[in-house]
Amino acid sequence: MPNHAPIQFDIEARSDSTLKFSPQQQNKKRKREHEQPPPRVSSVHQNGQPKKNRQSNLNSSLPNLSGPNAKLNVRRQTLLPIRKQLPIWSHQQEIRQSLRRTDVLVLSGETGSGKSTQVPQFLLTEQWCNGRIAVTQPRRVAAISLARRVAEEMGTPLGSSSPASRVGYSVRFDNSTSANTRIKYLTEGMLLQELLRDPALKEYSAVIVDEIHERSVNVDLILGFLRNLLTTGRHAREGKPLKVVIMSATVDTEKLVKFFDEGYKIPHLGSSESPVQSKFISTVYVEGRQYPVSINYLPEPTNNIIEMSLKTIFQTHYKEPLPGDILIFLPGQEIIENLERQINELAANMEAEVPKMLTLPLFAALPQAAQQRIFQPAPPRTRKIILSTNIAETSVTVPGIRHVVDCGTVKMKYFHSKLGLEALLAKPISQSAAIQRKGRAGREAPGKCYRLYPESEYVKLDRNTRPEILRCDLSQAILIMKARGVNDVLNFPLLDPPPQKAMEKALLLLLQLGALNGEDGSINEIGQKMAKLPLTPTLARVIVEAAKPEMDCLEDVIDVLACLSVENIFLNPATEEKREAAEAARKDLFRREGDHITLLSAVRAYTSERTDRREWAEQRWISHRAMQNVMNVRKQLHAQCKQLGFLSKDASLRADSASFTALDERKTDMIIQCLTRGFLFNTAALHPDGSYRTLFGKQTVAIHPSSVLFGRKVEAIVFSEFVFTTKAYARGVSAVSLAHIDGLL
DNA sequence: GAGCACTGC
Repeated sequence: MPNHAPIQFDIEARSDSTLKFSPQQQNKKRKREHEQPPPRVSSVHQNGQPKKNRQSNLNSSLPNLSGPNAKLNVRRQTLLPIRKQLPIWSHQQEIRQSLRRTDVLVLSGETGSGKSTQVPQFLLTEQWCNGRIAVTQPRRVAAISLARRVAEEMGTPLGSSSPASRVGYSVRFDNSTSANTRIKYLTEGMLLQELLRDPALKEYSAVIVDEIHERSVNVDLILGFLRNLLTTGRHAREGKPLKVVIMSATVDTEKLVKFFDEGYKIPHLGSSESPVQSKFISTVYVEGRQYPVSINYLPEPTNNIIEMSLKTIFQTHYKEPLPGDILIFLPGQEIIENLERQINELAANMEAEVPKMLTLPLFAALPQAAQQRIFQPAPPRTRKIILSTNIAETSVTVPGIRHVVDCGTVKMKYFHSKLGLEALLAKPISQSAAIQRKGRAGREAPGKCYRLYPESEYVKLDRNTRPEILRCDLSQAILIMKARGVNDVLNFPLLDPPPQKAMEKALLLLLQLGALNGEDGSINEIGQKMAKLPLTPTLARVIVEAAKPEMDCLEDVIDVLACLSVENIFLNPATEEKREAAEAARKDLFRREGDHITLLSAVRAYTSERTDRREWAEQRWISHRAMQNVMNVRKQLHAQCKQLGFLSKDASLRADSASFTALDERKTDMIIQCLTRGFLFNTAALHPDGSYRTLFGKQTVAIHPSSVLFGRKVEAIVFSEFVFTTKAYARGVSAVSLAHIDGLL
């Protein structure tokens, strides 16, 4: 293994000063970062041996395996000693006994503790556990891979592959469970869907809510529903016990205990006891398995993140031995591509004896194949430099990382409920995000983290990232509650209740969409149907409108909405030259009616392409992955519209080869009419001065330069997105007549 | 004449 002595590196005479980070003392660090015990480095736990009866208990829960299943059994036996070494294993009795005593357990388990795979298996053999165990995950990949792992550990086939399977998963577009499934990994959204069918979750004996610190809107709603089910809604369970486990890496235990405790104490009598000692909720802490990571701060704040990143990367590369890749967290695609270019220029001039650098960008919009490159080991004498957005913070685990560079910012969507306008802004990260980023360096060996900001800035950061429910449009959350029997949404239990104004704004939108009864705000039949669709209320309302017999355009509307509910299908070429080429290739798809009809013609052209769809997409700078998503959503919406009675039972997805028919004016008119019904608040009229102003609110909006209507003057517009960047822009724009908008009022 | 972090049903 080569060991490189530190070499003074002069970055193109930008500055001859070597970067100086101030190292920090370990004990001080722990206090600042509210990490309780020191990270455990040892991987063997001496006292974690299971007791005899526990072991036999586990065995008796498994089917008698022989013949073709012998292989599964062998695998199970191989995995068992590995499981026993997990930090969580020595807490097995504590966890089991907690749930015999109380219905709720708050379990904080650090990264690598094994909680996501082991806890469900511990509960399976408890006496109260006759039904299934649900384990929720924020992401699809996590749900699927955890199910696969646990099936192996239990020596059972996975999901729907065999009726003997006892472990399965359920995510959108992919349900793999059998009648005998006992442990079911599912996304948070899927559990909410199940609540629609079965509000008391009667098939489950336990619900384990994992990764709760990510605080998606969905997980916040699930916590509220579970609290109600354990307390005021208990009778609906018909005597069946329900156990709830809340799990997370960095969890605010006290806040969660208080949240559930309040549910049990309604009417609240004012408790004098500390909420952490609730008689209704138990808590368990499990240490993780993480190597120590040292933290280095800049002595002064910087206003040049790119230059600081370059210096840190090259200094680390010259100083630190291989192996040990570098992961840099940056806010967005643009800065990633910029920094990538500069690293490559500098790396080309490195001395021959210095190891090579391999720069790899990583962000969600990157094609799948390019994303996969980060998992390949670096060639000999080469260090991987991964430039990533916060996708690497939670969603993707990059192997081989020993050095993390954290620029300290992230782009986040903010919703201004007063204007109904959203903005994507680069903001400082929270302390918990900084800790999470740092932890990425300590997965395989002790690591180092370089924060490109001073410690004085770190201590000023918010402790936790603001939960999504405080930052987003609440109309979908409220529709989810109402459709599951919660009429008094202002009193629904939420960990962080949004301001009442934001709730009222969302209720108003739902009323305007016609989803609620005007007198008492209860959900009506239209609202119930909207809630069944995997779309925002606005988009769902467009479907309902298109389902009216006189409209006769539902299938076309489905194609448009499928595009609006996935990422942008049109890619942005990086250079002017390529942009012109892309525009020329797409010209036959553009429609003067606007962006929505343009999307429809793109879907039609794509589905009628019979030879090579990928090539068709690439030639036009259209994202093939996005189009595949469009096809999935389209299929799902089609099936759901049949279930809702919007399409006849025998309607089939339009025959792909015959689908490219001319769009006549009457048809496009109908489609835009349906869109306008859903997006009534997103309409603007042309003023004599040439600007557009919204009909409700009189907000000035400009047509976004990416729109096919950019630079055109039409009487009025309807738009599906309203964003604030350099100014207020309407994106996804169609031309509409004022007379038509008046007709809807 | 702009520029899009990340999930999920």
